[in-house]
Amino acid sequence: MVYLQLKRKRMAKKIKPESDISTEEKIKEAARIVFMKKGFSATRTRDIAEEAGINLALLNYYFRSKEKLFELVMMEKFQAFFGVIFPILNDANSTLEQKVELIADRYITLLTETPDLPIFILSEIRTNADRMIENVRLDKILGESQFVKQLHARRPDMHPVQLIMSILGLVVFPFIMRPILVQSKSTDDKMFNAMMNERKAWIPKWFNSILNAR
Amino acid sequence: MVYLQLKRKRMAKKIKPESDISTEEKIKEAARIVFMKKGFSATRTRDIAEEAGINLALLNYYFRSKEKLFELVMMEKFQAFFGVIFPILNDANSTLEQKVELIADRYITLLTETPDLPIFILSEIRTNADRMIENVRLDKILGESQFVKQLHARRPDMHPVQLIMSILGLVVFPFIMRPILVQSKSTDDKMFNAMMNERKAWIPKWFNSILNAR
DNA sequence: TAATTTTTTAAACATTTGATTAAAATATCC
DNA sequence: GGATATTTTAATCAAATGTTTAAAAAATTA
Repeated sequence: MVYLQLKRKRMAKKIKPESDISTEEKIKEAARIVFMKKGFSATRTRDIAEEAGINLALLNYYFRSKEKLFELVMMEKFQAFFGVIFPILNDANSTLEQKVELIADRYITLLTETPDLPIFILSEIRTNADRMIENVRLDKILGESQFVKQLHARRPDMHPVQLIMSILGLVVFPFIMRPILVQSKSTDDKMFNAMMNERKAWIPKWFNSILNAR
Repeated sequence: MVYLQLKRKRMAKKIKPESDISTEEKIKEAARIVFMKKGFSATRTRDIAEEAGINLALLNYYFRSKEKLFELVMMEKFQAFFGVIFPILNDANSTLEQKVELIADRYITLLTETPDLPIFILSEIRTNADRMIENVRLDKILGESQFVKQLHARRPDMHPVQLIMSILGLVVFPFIMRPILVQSKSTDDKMFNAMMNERKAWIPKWFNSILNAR
């Protein structure tokens, strides 16, 4: 009975979208915040309820279980993380250099807004690969991409994955290091963001050097 | 009473080191394995007991609590992770290029043996900064290091942290990506390790290009 | 070998935690 | 405005989980 209401509610949305922020959305937003910060296992449903300012039971009323709610958030974040890069990789009209510029720019912009995104996704994949979206056929997506073809044309002597790891390392790794840097007072938020902004310009240059290195 | 035995045991070791593998060491080793794989929160003391093949109560008998046992493991892993790099950074007799070669070589060797190390450390720092070793004065250690001085001498126009993030990104990030690559069949273990081995030679070259990029 | 100490075990405890229930409050519909 | 449906609440449940206990087993000592 209860869970039928989910469907009903969802259908109702099309007709009459909730005026202001709905309970459902409050919970989802709280889940985003808490799950991202603590990961699945360290998060208690009560944390989410408190963050959302709602009664604990409403979490199960709207989302059935902690697991289901997590899957929802993970799906979203996964989409955000990979959604940025896939379209760029497949663009047939841009050069290799342009793709790298775009990746650096878009990713750094995204991650400056949500710096916890990489650690969240990467550590959840490690902790519980089963709970993860199984069929990211990264091999297919990458293998058939324009980007890989262009990389291979430029450097047939190197495995494209080598170069992809390098560019992602340059772009993403700083955000993974960030907690250490900030905690150890090596940087503060403002300085870190400024550096990341600088990297938007540096990384394409660096990657170009890497492409030409012998 | 019970915990005094800890001391007694430890003292006894000096005189008569346990012949074969002691219960204490069995638990510690199991804790290393399980904590590394699942992180603190997702690990149950029962998991560790099972992995060690010992009675659950022995965990508390020897290590007082899950938390204490975790701290022990974390300290070790932290040491392993940072212990590799710090001596290299401070060597007054090696050039910048030599330091980079050493870092790439030593880190890739270490991480090939324990590929989960970076995700473990970095995600635990995120999840629970309090439970972490607070006083890694990374700012002091880095700031006063030979490496930073050499970086600054070579490229006074760039913040040394920019360059450190880059080299660590090139070295460490592949190991953080590894679960995704392996799960998505983009690589297998053997191929991944082969690529990491190649990187020992490539990264110094790449970093040199980065140092010269304008 | 008897006494004592140390280690191990099975059982239980106290809390935490994800989830459910039944009733109350609120909104919607005719 | 009254009936019905939906949402919210407080209380509770059952299972999981970190930890403790008390007794048994094993090792050590004298």
